[in-house]
Amino acid sequence: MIRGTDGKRRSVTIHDVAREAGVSRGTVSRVLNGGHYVSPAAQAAVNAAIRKTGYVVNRHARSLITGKSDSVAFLLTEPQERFFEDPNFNVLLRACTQALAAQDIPLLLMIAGTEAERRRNLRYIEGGHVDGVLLVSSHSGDPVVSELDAAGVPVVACGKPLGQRAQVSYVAADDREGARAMVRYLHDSGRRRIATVTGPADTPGGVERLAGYRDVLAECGLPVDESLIVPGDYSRASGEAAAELLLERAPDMDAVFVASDLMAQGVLDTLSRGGRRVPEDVAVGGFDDSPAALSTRPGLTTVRQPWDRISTEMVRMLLARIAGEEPSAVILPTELVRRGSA
Amino acid sequence: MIRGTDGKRRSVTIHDVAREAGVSRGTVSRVLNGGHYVSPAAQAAVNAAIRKTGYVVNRHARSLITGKSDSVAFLLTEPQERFFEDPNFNVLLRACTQALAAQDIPLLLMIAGTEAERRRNLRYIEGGHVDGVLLVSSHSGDPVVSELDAAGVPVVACGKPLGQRAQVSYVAADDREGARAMVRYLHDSGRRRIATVTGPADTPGGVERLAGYRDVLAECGLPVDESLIVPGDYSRASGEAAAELLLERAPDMDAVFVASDLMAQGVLDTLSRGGRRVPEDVAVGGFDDSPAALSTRPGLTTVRQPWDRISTEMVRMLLARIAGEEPSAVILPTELVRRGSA
DNA sequence: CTGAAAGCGCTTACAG
DNA sequence: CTGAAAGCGCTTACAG
Repeated sequence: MIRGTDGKRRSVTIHDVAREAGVSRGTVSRVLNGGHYVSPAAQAAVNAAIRKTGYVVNRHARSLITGKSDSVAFLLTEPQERFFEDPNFNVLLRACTQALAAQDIPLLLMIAGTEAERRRNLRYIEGGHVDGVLLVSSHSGDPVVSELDAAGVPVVACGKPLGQRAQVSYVAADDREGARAMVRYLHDSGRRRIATVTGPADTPGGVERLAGYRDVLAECGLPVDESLIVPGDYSRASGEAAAELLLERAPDMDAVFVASDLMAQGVLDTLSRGGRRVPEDVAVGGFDDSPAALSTRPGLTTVRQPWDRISTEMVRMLLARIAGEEPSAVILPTELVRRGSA
Repeated sequence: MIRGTDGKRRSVTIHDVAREAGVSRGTVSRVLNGGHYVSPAAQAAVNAAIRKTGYVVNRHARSLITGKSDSVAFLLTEPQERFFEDPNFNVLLRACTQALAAQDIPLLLMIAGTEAERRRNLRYIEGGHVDGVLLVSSHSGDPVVSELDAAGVPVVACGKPLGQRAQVSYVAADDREGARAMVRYLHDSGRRRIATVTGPADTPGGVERLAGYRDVLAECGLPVDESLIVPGDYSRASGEAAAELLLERAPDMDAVFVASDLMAQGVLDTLSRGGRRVPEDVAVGGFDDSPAALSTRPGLTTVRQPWDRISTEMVRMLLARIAGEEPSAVILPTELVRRGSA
């Protein structure tokens, strides 16, 4: 803030800095934008003036010229109830916010749970108010993906967008290999009747983790018993229901690979109510390594998704896309985390 | 988008709309801003032109003039790990995002976990890049509150900011009365050795819920046994530790009022490991009615915080503050939710 | 390397 | 009620 000739408060502009430094506004702008074609002397004078006046750039004025907003949207199109319940969401959101903040780029949080919200957010984004979007949408054929792509808005998705013609950047954990590692581990510890609770078939996690399960059974020469495969929807409740079904269909199962920690929690509950000891009678393996995995009794053996790296990569890729790079995909390795349940 | 005379894509501006409607840009701007002093005919022509051209206002240009950004920050200064772990956070964040979205105001998510992050966010906010801030900061004497206030930035806090000279707007649940209702309920169901696990003494929930506990004991003529009062920090782990201490100090306790659901989860775990049946041997009451309350066995009897209303009120008050209204406080009633644990 | 000038897309007194 | 004009705070060719 500064006092104008009329004594009123107004914020300090590039003009004030220029006067203070004894240079033109153009020169101030040049040092602000990287200092190219500026003499060291002018550079120093301007920097001193900036410090003295407490100048901070007016981003609106800048954006008006450059056509860029220097902000990014984090768009959630998932049926929100479920995903907001998921502890992974927090980890992702926080890490993205911080990775962006490190570059001084604010994150606009947008939720497109209803059709009306979807329209509004799309209008805002396509209005050019953000430079790109970090997209969290796991269901197949989400129209948001193609709309954004058609509008020419840089997008990086979390997880591979299924059923899309558009070529969109994404970063994902290696679901299939993660699932393999877990099932292999169950097999190696002597389990032979290994069941699985899958995620929805229209999500990458639903498809890939099941594929990994099948891979290992084949590898090990174990027959694939379809009655041992039960679908879930990633919710805890669906884990309970799935476990009940399994207990009924295959009372002799000795292990379950569950495609998410939240569902694994449900499985654990049902198993314990059914009088099965974990891991003695039935070993349980989860997926995610979410905070939930620490709160079960026994602790959940699971597959860690590298959320920190996922977030960092998403941000890096989005910035690259905004800078003009072509779309690309990054697959990150997972890690088996052993606790008490298997 | 539109094609310029040179055939290049450029976005449609107020100028295009004016030409299409056969009026001046000033008139277009007037209908955009409420339609005052505009004839019905001009109004209609402009609206038609807007629809035809697909015009959407350039907010940067607008902000440059008005000095307002039409956006709001959601600032989290809590030591982040803990609060991001709290399911209440999600409920609050989602509801605020949606209440704001309904007014077409984007929410910028900011996390000030470290000193560096705090500075950066403050600089951004004080640079006038947001019109106001929704503040989530529960520890006493948070410097962010006074800095924001000193900079003249409208603020509405979630929960009463403790240890502040600044007069800041806030909305909070009626912690004290909520605690009273719970302890009264425990007493009414015949419990006489009622312990409590409190929140940190520098948070409103830590102070008020304990006060409510004391109120009821006094009301009922029960002696206050200080050894029955154990402090926690809202985390699940602290609930476990507190319960261990209580089991040791007061093996005859028959109820515990726990100041958060997360801690209550920990208490439940410890109790069950200690061989106590809930609610038969010990009744357990929580606070929050967070998603965690549904996932315990038995379900947690707790005090519901009206997060929807809290969020709605926060947004409403912030908008009022931005519009020039004086600070104010809103206290919202809580509700006792009975489940299996008490 | 540097200054003068145009212009980004809008809003808002001002004069009619 | 309406148009012409000034101006918000910047960036960026352009000419030197």
